[in-house]
Amino acid sequence: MTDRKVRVRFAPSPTGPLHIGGVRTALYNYLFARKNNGVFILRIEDTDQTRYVSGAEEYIIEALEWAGIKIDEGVREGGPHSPYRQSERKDIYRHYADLLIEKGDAYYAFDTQEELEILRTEHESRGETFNYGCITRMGMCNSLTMSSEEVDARLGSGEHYVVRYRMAEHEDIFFSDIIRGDMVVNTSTLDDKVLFKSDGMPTYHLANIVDDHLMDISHVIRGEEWLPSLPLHVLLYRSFGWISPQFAHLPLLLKPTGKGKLSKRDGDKMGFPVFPLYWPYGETARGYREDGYFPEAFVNMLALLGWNPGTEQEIFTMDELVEAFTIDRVGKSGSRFDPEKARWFNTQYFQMRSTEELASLFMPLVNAKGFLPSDDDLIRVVALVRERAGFVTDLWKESDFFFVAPETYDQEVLRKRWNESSPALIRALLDAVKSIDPFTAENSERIVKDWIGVNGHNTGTVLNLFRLLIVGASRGPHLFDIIGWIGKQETLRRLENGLNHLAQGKS
RNA sequence: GGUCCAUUCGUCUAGUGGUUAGGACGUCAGGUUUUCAUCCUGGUAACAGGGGUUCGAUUCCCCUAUGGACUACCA
Repeated sequence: MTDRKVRVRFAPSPTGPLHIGGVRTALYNYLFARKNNGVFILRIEDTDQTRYVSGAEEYIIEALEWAGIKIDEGVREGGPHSPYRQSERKDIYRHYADLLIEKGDAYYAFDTQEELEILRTEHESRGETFNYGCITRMGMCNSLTMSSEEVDARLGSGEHYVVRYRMAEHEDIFFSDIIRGDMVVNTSTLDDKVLFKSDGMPTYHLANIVDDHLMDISHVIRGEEWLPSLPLHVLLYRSFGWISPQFAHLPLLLKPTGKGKLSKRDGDKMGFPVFPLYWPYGETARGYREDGYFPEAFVNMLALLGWNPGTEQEIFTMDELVEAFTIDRVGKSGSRFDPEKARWFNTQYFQMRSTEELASLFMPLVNAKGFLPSDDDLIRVVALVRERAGFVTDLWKESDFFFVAPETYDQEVLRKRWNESSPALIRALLDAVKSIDPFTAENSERIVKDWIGVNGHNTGTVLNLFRLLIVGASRGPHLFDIIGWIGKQETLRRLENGLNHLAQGKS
């Protein structure tokens, strides 16, 4: 590694919502930049006009912002290399394509897409693959096979053309990747990739190399799907006479079960989000943010998927990730995404939050249910149930009985605890409860337990039935904390309702 | 099909030419909680297979298998 200033970029294509693999790529770039006092750039690669999806760019920016990934230079932030949207840099690429043509490393090709399609299907029917490259290029319609007059005439007439890279013929290309080490590929297996399209836009390969060079990118950290085109990119740097950045190809994220890489549809099929945020357009998809994940947990989970610090630490703040992150500790093989572990990460962060904060996050959900507790009252509820939840969105199902009296009663508990003598027991309990004053959790516990002792009742029977009538099931925090919160009146009301309901049901 | 990449418990992974192959998630069992959950303790479970190299390979090399990516005027 040289002492070159670290500058990295995340360069998504705005063709839809970013999925978590993309967020992880952005995260690793960001961590690497921060760790090395470098710069993190967001560049929008919108050279494919046909796949452009409006809203996608905004989504990408919002997703990174939510995750806490801060952009130093980009479409909104600006920077010394503006613009950062490739469609606005269109004029730049033309010049570099021309440069390559002058050098003889690229050429014009006039073959139409239809002609190429026919060739490809022909070859396929013979079980072969058509390769526009050193073996076939002299049989095609391009500036290598026609006179310069004819080329000029075609160009002058406005005929559509593309610019192709003229791949070296039989040469071993040596290159290396920070994660995978040294590799070698022979150019005879490579083809003459299109660099410049007939619509006047560059392809990824050209635009990417030109921009990375112009923007002085020091390290290219991207998904493994780009590994096969790395030799081309290395060659392109060589043709231009530029110093190439260092490369790191990240392993892919795989489906939780079955085969293949994680795809945008897996979330819906398997019941977990594959997107950071909700995507409202077209085929809607849910996001981690809307599912109630804390961004810190989301980032922590993603960071550990394919990277590890070499220690047993698993919970990291962003600052700690920055401190610990090195590319050489990124793994080589693909990681299966595990929704269970993602939930576990969120639970860790949930449990670290203060009760006050959890209550304030929970308040809107309670209000939406039609209840308007005071801040203090809700804090008391959250304090009692927080340890059994991992998400703010779990809190309601753990605490609904504070707000809503039961309408049904758990059959299993009934079967076990309810018998002929139960109605009389509950009536007696009602009287005991009526006498409680003040009606605090501590005082009611003391009085009820005294009453049980004095009357020789079975503690388990009384308390379980009591809970059943208050909660409706065998769940929830300490019973006396619950009745202390709902108050004497509500407690008596639930006991009476339950008694009426069950006494009738039994008779 | 071709090219390239990968392969340690079910999953994420640590690790080493000689280790009881470690941790986490999940799971199972016990304890705590007169409920449920939490929590605590413990258990289960892995070096893909075959050849080498070596006194010794999970570790180094080769082959096979399996998985993955790429193979567009998409990125």
